[in-house]
Amino acid sequence: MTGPEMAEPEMPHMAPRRRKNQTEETRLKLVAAGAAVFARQGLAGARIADIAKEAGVAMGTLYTHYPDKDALFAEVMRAGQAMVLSGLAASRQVDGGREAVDRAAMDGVVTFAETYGALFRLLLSRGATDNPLQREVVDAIVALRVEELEQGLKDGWARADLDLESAARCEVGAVFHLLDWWLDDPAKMDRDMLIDHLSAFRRFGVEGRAAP
Amino acid sequence: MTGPEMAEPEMPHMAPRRRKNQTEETRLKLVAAGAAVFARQGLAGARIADIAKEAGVAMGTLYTHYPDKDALFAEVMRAGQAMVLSGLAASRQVDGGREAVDRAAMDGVVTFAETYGALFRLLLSRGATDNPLQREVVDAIVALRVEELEQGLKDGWARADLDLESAARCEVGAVFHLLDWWLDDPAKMDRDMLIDHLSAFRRFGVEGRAAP
Amino acid sequence: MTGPEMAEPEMPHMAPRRRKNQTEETRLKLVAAGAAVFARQGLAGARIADIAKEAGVAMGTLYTHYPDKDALFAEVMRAGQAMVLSGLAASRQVDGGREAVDRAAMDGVVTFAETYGALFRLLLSRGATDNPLQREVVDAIVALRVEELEQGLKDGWARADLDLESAARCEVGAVFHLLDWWLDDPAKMDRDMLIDHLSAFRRFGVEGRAAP
Amino acid sequence: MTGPEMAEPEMPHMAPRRRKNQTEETRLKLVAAGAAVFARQGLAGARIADIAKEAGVAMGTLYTHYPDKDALFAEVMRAGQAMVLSGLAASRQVDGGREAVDRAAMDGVVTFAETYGALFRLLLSRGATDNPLQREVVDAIVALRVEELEQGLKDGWARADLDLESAARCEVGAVFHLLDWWLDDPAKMDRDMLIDHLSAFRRFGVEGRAAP
DNA sequence: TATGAATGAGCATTCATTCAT
DNA sequence: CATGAATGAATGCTCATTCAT
Repeated sequence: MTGPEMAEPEMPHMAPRRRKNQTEETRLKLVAAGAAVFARQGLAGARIADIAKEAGVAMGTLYTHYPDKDALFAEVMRAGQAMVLSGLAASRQVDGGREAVDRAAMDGVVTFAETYGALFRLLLSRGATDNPLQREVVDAIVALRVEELEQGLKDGWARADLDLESAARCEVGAVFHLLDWWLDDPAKMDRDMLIDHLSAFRRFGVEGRAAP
Repeated sequence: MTGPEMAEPEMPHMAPRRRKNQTEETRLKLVAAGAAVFARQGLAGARIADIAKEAGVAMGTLYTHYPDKDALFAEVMRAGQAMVLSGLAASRQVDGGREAVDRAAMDGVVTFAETYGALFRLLLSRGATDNPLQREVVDAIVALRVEELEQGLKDGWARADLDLESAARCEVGAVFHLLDWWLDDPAKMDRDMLIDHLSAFRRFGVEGRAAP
Repeated sequence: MTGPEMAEPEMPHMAPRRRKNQTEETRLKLVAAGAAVFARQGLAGARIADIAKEAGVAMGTLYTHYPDKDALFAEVMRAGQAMVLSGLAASRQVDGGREAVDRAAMDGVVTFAETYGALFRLLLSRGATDNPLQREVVDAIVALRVEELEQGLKDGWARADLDLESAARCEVGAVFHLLDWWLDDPAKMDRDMLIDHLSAFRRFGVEGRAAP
Repeated sequence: MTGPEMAEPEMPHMAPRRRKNQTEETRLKLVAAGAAVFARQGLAGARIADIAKEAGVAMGTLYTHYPDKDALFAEVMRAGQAMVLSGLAASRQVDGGREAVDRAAMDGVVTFAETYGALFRLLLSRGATDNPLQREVVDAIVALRVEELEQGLKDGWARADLDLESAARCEVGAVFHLLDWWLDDPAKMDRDMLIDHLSAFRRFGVEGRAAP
């Protein structure tokens, strides 16, 4: 009863590999692998064999968890959207003035892009081959920013002539495009400087302008 | 004007009148169809059969003009890039102050997007699944804008603290993203208002700011 | 009755009461499920997953009882053949004249078809995709009938010009086909009338015919 | 104008292999191969690779003519049904009394079975794995025979107590089953004798019986 | 024994490319 | 040049079987 075999379940850091946990682990591996491969090759270009190999499982395993390629893609998008949105939501809780909050948001976005580069591109790319799921993610982020700008109008820091949706879309496009470029070779610009540029461009685009 | 290449249409015996023009016409149809289908489905997702059907020719015809799918894609991108860049170059020749020139540029971009919606998205999308050819187009446009901003630094209308490449990329991203959204349903915003927003966002992002 | 195989259920220490019965129960469920699914989809078309679900057990369970799909199929056929043949043998024991015995045989066949519709079709179908095991069942039934017809020749009720095997095969085909059709919708004909038709057709096909 | 290359289209026995004819030829090869393989393995058991190899074409060719395996199966059944029914219809035109007509019908069925053994089994098998298309064929044949029996009632050669549909189904079942068995090894019975048995069994089953 | 996730060979289907007409 | 049926390698997906729990 007090043998070592009882100790294991008590160790929280040891991941007592129960049936359910293993299943969940496999799903996670598949989603991670899917994010990587879909980001690299797109939905049409991604090969199931590549995803399975990347996940370290057999091809058939994918189909124990998702009915088809599209379903895995949807799951990847869903999971990515949740991560991005919760990250943005968290940045709002930062202490400090508006500027600090804004910088925290940019910092969070950059961190996300650094951590999940491929997923970041997958989630936020628009244009060719776009997919309803990609629209949804961008729309959600835009909606979040529109809310902030509405507050900016009330608080007086946003330019009164702003069309909120247009402004939010421009911001999102600008931030994504710069990050997309930066991700090609992060050495080309210091991380802090990147955040500075993003914040500056964002601020100048929407904030009120003192009369000359 | 009287060179040998003019002789052919004159030949009465078989009436292959304008063999060359017919060929050119077929190529144009293929490029247009390719732009539409590549824009809709991406390079990997586009089907030769769809392109041929869209062009109104047989599948085999594509191969009498291009060696393979990638070659047609390259041709589509090359043609699109040429159109975009020449359009931007033309807008620089507009008479009037900097503001008029800027507005003309935006007008030209909007016109291009309206005319070649699918091609526009294909050319300017970046992110997931993008292709070296897509990067090249964006890079060329960015380079053009960097030149203008350099002039702006000399002329004093550009903010001195600007990182030119970053600023240009943010601009391009903002403009593309807003247009991409607008193209989904152009009825959602008046064309002139769209150009106003684009111009304003662009100006505020890079122009000098009076001290408060 | 008091042999060692009775001892097991008496063991109190772990209460594996009726281990053997549980096992047998699982096998029965598998055979019943197999009959249903094989009859519906054929050997090639039947899915192990479907059989397991129909039996209410996990897929792996099937493999603790049978080495593979073919073995379960064989078991289904073997069990079905035993049931059919013992039923026919029993009908011979019925009291009464030849007509009563024949009617009892038809009644038994109809009862079997009603009770095990799917299994009935599985056992007696021939033609496309049939399997040596299916031939075997039909052959066994035919052999039984040939014996009866031989007796009929001796007793004088069978037509002398009959080729026994041909006649038996015709009978089996006729009975199976009519029942197969009836099983689609038993409401289309009264059960007794069905037996009347079967018996009449059988009798007229083989019995002696008075000279006109 | 009068060169040998003009002669070819004139030769009706030479099958001037025009584009359309080749296409039709390929379809015929596919249907024939499909009949053989489906008959051997069933719908579920048939492998596209086997059908293609049997037809002498590449696997992809099948899909230029039929959307999928089921469609080819349907075409095979449709073509087979047409052949069987037209054969039966033709046998009705035979000169001579009812007996001659009946014998001609049986002869036609045996010929069909000999010629298209596999297709015959595919078309007429019922029971396990049956398919709506198989039902349809059998139903059509039964309907044809019911018509004849109705005539028999009017003309007085059919027993008045007959249930026409039941009788027709019994006949069809008997004939098919005997032929199915005979096809396993046609050497086991002389062809004429087979037709005799079939005709006799058929006649005794339905014809009026003189009072003893 | 029972379970059901994992496996991977096997199969149906797709689609870029070829080529006889 | 244009055509579109034919090709067959590549790919998505299935499913009988295994095995760790």
